[in-house]
Amino acid sequence: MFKTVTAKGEDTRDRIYNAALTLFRERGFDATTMRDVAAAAGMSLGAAYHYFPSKDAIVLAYYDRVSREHARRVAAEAVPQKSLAARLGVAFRSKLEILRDDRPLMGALLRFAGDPKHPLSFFGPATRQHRLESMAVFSVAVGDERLPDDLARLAPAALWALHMGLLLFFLHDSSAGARRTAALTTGAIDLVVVAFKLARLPLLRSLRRRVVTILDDAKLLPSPHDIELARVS
Amino acid sequence: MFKTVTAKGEDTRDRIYNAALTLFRERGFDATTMRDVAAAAGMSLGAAYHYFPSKDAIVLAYYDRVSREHARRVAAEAVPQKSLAARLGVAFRSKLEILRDDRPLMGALLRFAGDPKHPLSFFGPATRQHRLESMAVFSVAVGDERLPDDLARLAPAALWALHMGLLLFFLHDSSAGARRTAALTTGAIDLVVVAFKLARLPLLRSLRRRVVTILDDAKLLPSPHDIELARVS
DNA sequence: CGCGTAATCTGAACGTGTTCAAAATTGCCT
DNA sequence: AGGCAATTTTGAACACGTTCAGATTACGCG
Repeated sequence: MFKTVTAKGEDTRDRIYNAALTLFRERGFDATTMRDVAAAAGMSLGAAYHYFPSKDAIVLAYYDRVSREHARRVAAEAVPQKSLAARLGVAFRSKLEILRDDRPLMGALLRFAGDPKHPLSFFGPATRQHRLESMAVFSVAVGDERLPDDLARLAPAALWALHMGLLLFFLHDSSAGARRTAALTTGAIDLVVVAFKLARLPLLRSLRRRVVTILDDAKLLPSPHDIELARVS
Repeated sequence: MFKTVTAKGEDTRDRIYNAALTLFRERGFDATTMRDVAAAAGMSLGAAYHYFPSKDAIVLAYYDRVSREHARRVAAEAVPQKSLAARLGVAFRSKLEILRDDRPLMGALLRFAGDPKHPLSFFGPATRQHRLESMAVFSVAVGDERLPDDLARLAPAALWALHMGLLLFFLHDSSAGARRTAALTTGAIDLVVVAFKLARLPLLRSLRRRVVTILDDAKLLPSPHDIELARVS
């Protein structure tokens, strides 16, 4: 993504990243200055900026790793599960586990959510690929459930949105061990399974189609092709 | 809220607020410095900080006015409407109209959404009263629809959440005249009306109860008492 | 009117994220 | 090995949000 070409450069980049993550976890994101990071990585301030264009870009690099780890765990642990509930359980819970000790860091990323132009906005065009990849992960978790076309179309985006909501809740969850997030997750999975069952009823076909049409017009639904592409890369 | 006691102080506070809002709209929030604001208000930098503890606090003051205006319009225009759809239409659309030209400003407020401790976080404890008041507005919009208890309990929080989602979409909507937001809003209202109808079915009573229990355990639902209190103030 | 207290206002200073011109280093080609 | 270009690294500088000690002004009271 950035101009680290040599092996040495790659190594330096890692040193900065690791120093930064350690400090972020120890003191928090805001209390850690780029000068601290550079010093901990044993280099000057300017050098750090050669590898990361901004302080936030380090958090983005972190989130990239989180996403890859999430995809890996879902592929390894969710796919073998027989029931939809179990697969969704892995999909949601593994993400929470990965992020368990880094909630404040995630919160820092949310800063740009309100600025469509910002390259780090969770919802902006610049992060479209990230979103598609995340949706593709949930599509994997849905697996080969027999679903009506429209519902299959809806599922990845809906589960992605639900997972964003759960993350937001997790960020603000002050209960011991994030007990409340765990409970909410379990409840949400149950409801999703029920909702999928209900939505399958032919009686609700026209409603399903309306939902899909509305979300499609809003460009909130990726095409199956987009999801397919995001699955490999 | 802050220590403006004299009439003169109140006046100065307004001058700062107006200068700030004008500049925010002209140049954007980030491109406007507090030095600009102070200069435009005809005073020193430090004086501005006497009235607003931070740059963001000015945006919060703006959002306070937005909320009051929203409550006013819903009381005046939604309450007389005969149908639920019409009342919800006023509730959603008036908010969007009020914010029409200030989307970037709203985006700036979203910055703190990820930090539970921040006094300006949309979801933190510090803004609980704001949330309750906003939910109370939606409760007014629901009006005296005959709803099962659990559904009535759910409605304000659910509509508030939906409205937050619509705002987020609005922020990122680049279509001409925010056409897509308007369409999504119409679609969402239709779906809410249908959902309310369906949810009323006795067949779905146990599902309703499960939803309420889950959200209650997560402390996501305000008590009717909370809503009642927030309605007056 | 004069005094004292509280409110208002000033301007310099601090720490921060970020930029940049230039220096040092590295790796490659002959 | 030598030189050259790209990469890496430096450190100073900038602009910004915020803080604060103190100056100035307004206000109520004897």
